[in-house]
Amino acid sequence: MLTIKDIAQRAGVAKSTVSRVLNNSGYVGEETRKKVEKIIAESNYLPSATARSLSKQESNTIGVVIPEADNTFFGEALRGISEIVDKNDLTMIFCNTENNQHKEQKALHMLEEQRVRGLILTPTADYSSPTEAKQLKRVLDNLKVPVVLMDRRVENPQWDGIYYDNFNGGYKATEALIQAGHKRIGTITGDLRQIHGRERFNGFKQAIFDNDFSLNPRYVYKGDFTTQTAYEITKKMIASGEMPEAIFLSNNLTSIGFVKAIFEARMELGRDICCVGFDHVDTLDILNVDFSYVERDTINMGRMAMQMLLDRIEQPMLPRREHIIPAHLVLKGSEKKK
Amino acid sequence: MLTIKDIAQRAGVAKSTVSRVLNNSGYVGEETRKKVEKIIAESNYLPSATARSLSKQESNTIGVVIPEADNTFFGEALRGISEIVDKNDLTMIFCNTENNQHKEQKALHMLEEQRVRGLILTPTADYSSPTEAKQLKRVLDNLKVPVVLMDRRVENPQWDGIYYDNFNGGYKATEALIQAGHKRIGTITGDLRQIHGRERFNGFKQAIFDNDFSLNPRYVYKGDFTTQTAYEITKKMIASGEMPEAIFLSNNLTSIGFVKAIFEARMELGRDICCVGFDHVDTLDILNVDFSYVERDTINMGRMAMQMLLDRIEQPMLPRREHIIPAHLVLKGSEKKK
DNA sequence: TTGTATGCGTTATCAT
DNA sequence: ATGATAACGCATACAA
Repeated sequence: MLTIKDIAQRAGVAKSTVSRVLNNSGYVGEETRKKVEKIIAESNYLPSATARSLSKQESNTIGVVIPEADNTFFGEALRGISEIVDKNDLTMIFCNTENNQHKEQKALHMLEEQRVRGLILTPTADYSSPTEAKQLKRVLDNLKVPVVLMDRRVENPQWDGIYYDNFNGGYKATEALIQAGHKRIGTITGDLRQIHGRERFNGFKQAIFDNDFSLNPRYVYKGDFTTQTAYEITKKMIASGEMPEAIFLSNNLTSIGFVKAIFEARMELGRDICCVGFDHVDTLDILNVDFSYVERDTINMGRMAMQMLLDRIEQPMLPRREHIIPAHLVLKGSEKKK
Repeated sequence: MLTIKDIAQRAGVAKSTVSRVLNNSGYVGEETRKKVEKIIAESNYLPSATARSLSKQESNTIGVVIPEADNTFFGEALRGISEIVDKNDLTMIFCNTENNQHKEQKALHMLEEQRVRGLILTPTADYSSPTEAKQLKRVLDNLKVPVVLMDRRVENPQWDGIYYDNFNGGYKATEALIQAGHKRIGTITGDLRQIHGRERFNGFKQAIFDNDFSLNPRYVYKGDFTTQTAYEITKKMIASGEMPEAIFLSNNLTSIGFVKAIFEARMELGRDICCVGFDHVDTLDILNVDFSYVERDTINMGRMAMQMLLDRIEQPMLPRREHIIPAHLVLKGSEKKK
């Protein structure tokens, strides 16, 4: 592999001159510049980022730690992050934790070894309790680089963060059902141990209360964000003969399980039961099901997360910021009786 | 940030001793080892990967260049790669090219600057022509690190690669339709400028010929791997009143567009028309549509790609290898008349 | 068993 | 305007 020394020799100048050419720093005569540039181009020389980082005592690398690389939601976030990373000529080290705390710890250590400039993190789902949040804090504090939390908030975060407004998402979805004239309104919740599960459920409850409805516990079905559970819950719901008029579904997988059971029972959305979901389900487009949902622009969330990180890197003294992306309702018709 | 020097001072030993402790290399007395380890743990010291790489003249970093981070297919591949990367304590630099050749070039340069140990690459879709393949070759050759091509083969590749057996996928899918007793068999092709589009189509044709059928050009619909195009093609097909009995769909998006149009026309799979697709479409599970398809285990493809890269890194003289993952047919019923 | 010295490929400071 | 040299944090060959 070629080094700056080789280039210097071939050009008949000193290493420092080559360095000045490479970085457009300091004075360098027009003649020599041309000569050096020519040699560099001819020999396909590319300076070592490693040596550069060591010398400059700072890297152009940022870390991204995500729990589910194969989930479209995070895939889109990744795409958004990547856009901004490229635009700023940075390098991204990627880690997939598979929602495993141990893997997350390992990733964080590795990123510290790599001396990353900053870090975007969506913590493992298991940090919802205060004790676990403390554990995360210990690790992140030791690693003294800017951090932006993405999508999953922990209790009392000390870091910048970007989140969706889960509470208002649940609220607005429920409100839409109420405004459509329904009285007996239910929900299949997400995993309530997770903070966004709780927040969406709280939004649901608040909308119920604010409209002087009372919460009917019979219509609160405890789900866990998975298709399978939602499917089984819905089947039981149907079998029991005691269904709500309308229902709020806590995430895309829940929607899928729910709709599957509804269709199997030969029921129809907007006739036999109404609903609003959380997140778009493109699958339902195939069926031309007019499915109402809370929309999230995830690519943009990724972009914003990365931009926040850049801001923080450039201005370390900035006050802590949390960006809450407003919930946006897309009503297609499934929320009301035809 | 702490350095090895700080640790050495605190422990009252030389830097080299600390280094030996860190790397379990050379002799070091039991006493001193304990002492040094204690200091290291107490002070949360983590050695700089940058300095280490520079000194050892080799990095533990590999590059992954992918065209569509927000496509589940690549998300799963990423997950598989990541698994093996973690298991071997490597670091992964990730780049998303968005199928843009220019971005790909930039990514490759960056990875060379980073002195990555090896590289997994799914080239941009535009490299199907020989001239463009040459262009890629120039760049990759200059960058003298092991390369594994993933999923997309280029003409006359000089590198290791892992691909699905697109030809046999198309062949087997078509054969299944023939064996189900169909005569008038068609296909919505993928983008035929892309190699996997051509391969799947070639498999289709070969199956037709091998069974003494003749190819009816009327039933060959030129698609482009997108939902929208497949949807429009299918609508026209239906409107024309001249439909094949059975059809091979070249990828998951094509399947979605096709099914959407079929459903809109109130037609039923396995009654009004039969089909076999390429790749699973989970959406169809909702509808309990018994959809037959060519299955691909993408997570595993990622794992294997990374393993191939490791093998190549460890044994640079290994003969060039191409791993072709066999096509696996999953027949659920949509291929034959009920 | 431990310490000293050199080098890895850059940047940056200081002479010239 | 250019060159010599030290420094970055670590590994390693060699000396002790």
